[in-house]
Amino acid sequence: MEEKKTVEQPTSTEEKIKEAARRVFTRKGYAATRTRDIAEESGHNLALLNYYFRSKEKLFDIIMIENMELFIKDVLGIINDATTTLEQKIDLLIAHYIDMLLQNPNLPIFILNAVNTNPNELINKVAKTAQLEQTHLAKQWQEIAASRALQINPLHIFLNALSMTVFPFVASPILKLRVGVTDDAFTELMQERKKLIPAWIKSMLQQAG
Amino acid sequence: MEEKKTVEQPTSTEEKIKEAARRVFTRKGYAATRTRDIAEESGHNLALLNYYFRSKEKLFDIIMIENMELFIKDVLGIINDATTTLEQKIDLLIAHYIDMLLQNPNLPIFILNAVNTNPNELINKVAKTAQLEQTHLAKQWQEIAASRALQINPLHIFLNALSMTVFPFVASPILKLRVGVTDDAFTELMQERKKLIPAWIKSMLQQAG
DNA sequence: ATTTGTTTTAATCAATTGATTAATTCAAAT
DNA sequence: ATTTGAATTAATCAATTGATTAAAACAAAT
Repeated sequence: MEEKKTVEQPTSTEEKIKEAARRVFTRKGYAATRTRDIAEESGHNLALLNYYFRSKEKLFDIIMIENMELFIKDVLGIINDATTTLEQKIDLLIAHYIDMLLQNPNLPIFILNAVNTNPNELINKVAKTAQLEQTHLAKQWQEIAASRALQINPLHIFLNALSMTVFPFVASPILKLRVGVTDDAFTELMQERKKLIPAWIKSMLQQAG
Repeated sequence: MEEKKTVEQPTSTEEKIKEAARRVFTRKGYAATRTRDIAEESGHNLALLNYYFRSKEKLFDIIMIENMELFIKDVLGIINDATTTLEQKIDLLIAHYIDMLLQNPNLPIFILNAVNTNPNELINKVAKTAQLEQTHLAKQWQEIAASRALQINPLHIFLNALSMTVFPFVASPILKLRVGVTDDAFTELMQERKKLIPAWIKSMLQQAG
């Protein structure tokens, strides 16, 4: 009904609830999260959640959109930089994502989960997430696809980069509990992959040409 | 209290409920699934779910374990075959998983989700899932790791194979809704990957040697 | 036909959960 | 000091949800 014209202090109650919601939602997903979990995690009364965000769903939407934005933040700068080569962009993108995901390790499972259960409605909400088609990276990509008459669908290479970078984070509980990889070993592994994945990807581009 | 000694017809009510549960649980996960959803999907009364399976959680455990077994079924035969080379095993494993996942496309998100939210309890339940350490594949793997003094942790290669095979299935909603890949195109893409992924993996083994 | 044990149903329960309400505290403006 | 509006709390609501119960339908054996 009425709009809140709250002045946003950096650590306002509203902000604290939102951050609590981000932690709980990102860890447990929408359905498994109780509004009371969020209230408790935030250290505030349950009613404040509805006071500031109207409903669980509206709060979730905010978190989801912000999480999505986390995924493309800083990336547009890299892929639209006209001064870097395609190979440099690959290096930068992989390194950026590994660093970002090491700090937000359950972001991937959150997003994949949301995308797999909400499909349509969700994608519409985040439709604004920039057109990747006309970026500098896309142009360079098409150039290389044209110059070396690629034997394979370039989507394969893109998929491989995404897979090798992101999948380890969603599979990490398996690595940690079944394969005996410690937290530190996992971080070390991912640091190594910052150099390895670009090398593998470039090698695939060679082979495919 | 008392044990049910039901004679299992192939399409018994119990079986129908279990299959309905498998569909709903695998599609929506544990928390988002209502027992009434399962009852409705199965075409039976809600009370029958508790009659046959005692509780939602027990039913879920059954589905989860069976889904886990789907993941290693047929695979033990491949990795313990003393007559095939390591490279042949790679070919067979990738092809098998792609075929299996094409028929159970939301198995990966189900398992990853379960593993990411239940971590400990779950792994214990499925602890019996065979020791991968002393298989024929593992021996061949160690041999190659020893012969070519590998520059990198062999876990990287394993992770890459898993990533490139499984990740596309959890990312498929993104491919379909954002990248414009149709269902048929996705299947075609995965069919191509049956040949491509083994080639990439072998190339990585070369480079690393 | 009757009995016996299993399967199925309709109705209901108790607990949980998202949300609201009414009252209270607090802070700033007057 | 009083007023005003925002922030916060405790209590409560209504709907949902997992589970149970008691009765009914069914099938097989006697």
